[in-house]
Amino acid sequence: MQNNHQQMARSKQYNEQEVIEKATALFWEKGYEGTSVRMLEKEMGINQFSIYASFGNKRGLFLECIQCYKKRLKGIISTLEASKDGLGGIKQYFYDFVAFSKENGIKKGCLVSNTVNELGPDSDAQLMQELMKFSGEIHTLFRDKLKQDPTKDMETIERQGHYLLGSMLGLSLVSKVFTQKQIADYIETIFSNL
Amino acid sequence: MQNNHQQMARSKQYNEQEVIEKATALFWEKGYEGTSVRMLEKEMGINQFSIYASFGNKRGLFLECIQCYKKRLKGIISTLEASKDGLGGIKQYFYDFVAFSKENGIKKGCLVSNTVNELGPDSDAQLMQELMKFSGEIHTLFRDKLKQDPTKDMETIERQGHYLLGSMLGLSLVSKVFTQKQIADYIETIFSNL
DNA sequence: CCTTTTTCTAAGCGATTGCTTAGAAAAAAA
DNA sequence: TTTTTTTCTAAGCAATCGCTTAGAAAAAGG
Repeated sequence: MQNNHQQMARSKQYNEQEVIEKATALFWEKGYEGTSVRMLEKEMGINQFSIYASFGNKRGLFLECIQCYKKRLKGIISTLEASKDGLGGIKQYFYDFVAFSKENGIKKGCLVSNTVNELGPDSDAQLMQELMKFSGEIHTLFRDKLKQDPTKDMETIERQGHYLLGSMLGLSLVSKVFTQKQIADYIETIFSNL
Repeated sequence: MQNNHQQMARSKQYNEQEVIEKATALFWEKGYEGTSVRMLEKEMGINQFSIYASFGNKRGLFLECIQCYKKRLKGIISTLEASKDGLGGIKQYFYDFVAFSKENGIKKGCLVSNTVNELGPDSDAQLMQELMKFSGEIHTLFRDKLKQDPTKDMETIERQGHYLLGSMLGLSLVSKVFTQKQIADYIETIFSNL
């Protein structure tokens, strides 16, 4: 969706990255099906024509929003990547995510797991593949951090990796419906075991 | 939606409980918004008129389906209620739920947590209250089982209760997207040190 | 300036949404 | 059987869905 044409006449009155960020916030809060193109118009501040000209269709826009979501998550992911604290780093990531997923008092959970849960694993293949790629990256990251503990054997890392990824999926829902104290209980106990 | 009238003319050609069960299966698989009244017609085998005559509207039918879902879950809940094995009983409940949530190879998760995740906690108040009542009952059940262990103090029961309820929410998603081995890793680690 | 090329506004497309209704069909009561 | 009352079929309601399009507006190149 770039402007590689020889000649450019009228220029766009909006910045694509900016409108993607606004769309991301809306999808994140309302879900994929729960967000209509009319709602996107208003939130992004541009006409339907411009949406379709820039992103092809609703699905195309959403795929861009997934990328945007990844970028916004990059901050706390980088913190985890840089951590040398093993499980302590992952625990901090859990707490960081809770703060990240809350905006103006609205608890939005994780856009990726929200979408997997909404559309189900047997829907749109390309879209689901993109979402699975993302959770795969988180999984790998968790396993790398577990490996920082030399006392853990390969089998333990495998098992605890699945446990942590599953707990992270749970955190998406938990962060939406639990109180702060309940969330803390949930996270603290997750890591009290390992 | 009962027949309390003085005089009854033509009798219904369908059994309400039977069509509710068929509707439950559809809502469970497709989600609330993802299930249209046209789809319900075909699955339930009755006309739209009959749906609205018996249940008022789509939401009314869905509320009945929540009750139906509870009844179907009653089997494994009773097993847990009867258990004197404390945490062992809860762990068995987790495994029972995974089997319960899978039908004809379709992994459907938990209808209640699916709906909470889909509609969000700030939507339809009455509906959400019904769903929260359900998870409250599960929460109470978990705490009762934790109390079977006399070595656990009140604070521990509170904390582990939130942990187990959160882990159960996670299991709903995990059961949809993980392999059997990954699910086992997830469940086993949850209970490895409590 | 004028021409070209693109973006914009606004209307409208067919399909689907939840829901309603008129009238035929059927079964219980008289 | 006839009347009464309800359930059924099937059509249709306004609203919304994702998406398209005709034509006006605007900006760059000549």
